[in-house]
Amino acid sequence: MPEGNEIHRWADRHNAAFAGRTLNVLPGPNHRFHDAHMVDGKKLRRVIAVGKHLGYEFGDDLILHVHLGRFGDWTEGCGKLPEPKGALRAILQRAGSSKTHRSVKGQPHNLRCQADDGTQPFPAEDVQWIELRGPTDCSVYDRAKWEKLLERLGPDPLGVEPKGHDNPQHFYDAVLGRKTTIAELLMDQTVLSGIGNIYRAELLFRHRVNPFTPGNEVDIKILRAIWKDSVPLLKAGMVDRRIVCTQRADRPSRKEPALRGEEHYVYRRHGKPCFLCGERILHRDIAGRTLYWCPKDQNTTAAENKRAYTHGMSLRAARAAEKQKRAGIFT
DNA sequence: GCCTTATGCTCAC
DNA sequence: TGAGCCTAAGGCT
Repeated sequence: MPEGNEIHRWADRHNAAFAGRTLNVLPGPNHRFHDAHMVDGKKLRRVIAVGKHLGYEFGDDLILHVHLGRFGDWTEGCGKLPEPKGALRAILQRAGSSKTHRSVKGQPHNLRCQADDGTQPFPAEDVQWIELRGPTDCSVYDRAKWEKLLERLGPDPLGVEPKGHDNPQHFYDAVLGRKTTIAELLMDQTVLSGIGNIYRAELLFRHRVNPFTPGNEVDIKILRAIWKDSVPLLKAGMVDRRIVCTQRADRPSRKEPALRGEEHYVYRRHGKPCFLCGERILHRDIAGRTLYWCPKDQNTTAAENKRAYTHGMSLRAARAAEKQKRAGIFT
């Protein structure tokens, strides 16, 4: 369930573990990874990350595209391969490593690359296999298809590869030229890539932006500030496998690292008081995703706040109520 | 054990 | 705009 920060972290680790090595690429038992044979036994040149997309380059026209979607995740290890399960989709393994694998004493074979306390259980260079579960896509692209995908993606705050994705100008132009709300534009991967629902909500709060502002009414200075802020924010990425967006001085505990419940200013904090002004955080569904905001700090209007779900209401109840309300308008 | 939710995205209508 | 796809964790009964 990653945003761009984690995708780039996986790319770094998988490069360290596998770039320049010959890999065995195995489909899972559910046989849904139809392209495995195309890259099995080939040497991996490098791993590329752009936005939320990963490309494992085995050749000019052999790029294994992986998109984790909302549920996908990697597990990695240096010991025995995990037991096959129905959900398993793909395994990339150093060729011959099944004969030479070593188990890590005292650690489960499927230990994640980063333990809950933030420590690295073993260096990326020692990783011998990675296992992919539940991705939206895991298929081999040729060069043309890969390039077409990259062309479609907006600039990436962590982007260096390929050329152009580190230039924010397209982000500014795309926002300023549209009437769509800034909240929706930040989630649009053709406008800006790598940003998901957490960073969307948190960036808007950090810059005190009304999420319902049409793109063409947003100050260019705000856009520049959001871009500038997003780079270190995504680089800081995850602490203990949590995305942390609050500054220490703003947290009730003033503690570092952030305590549970203090990682975000607004994301999933609906009904709770804003850390800065004490006003209750609001939420509502925007284009199928839940948006969170502080009505006071982000200066939303009474009409906009009125459309928020009732405090404490479950998402299901809120969506049902909204649907019923909409239906009522037309009857 | 069941229900709900979640850091995405595509496609059909 | 809504349905559909995919997995796992946490809260509830």
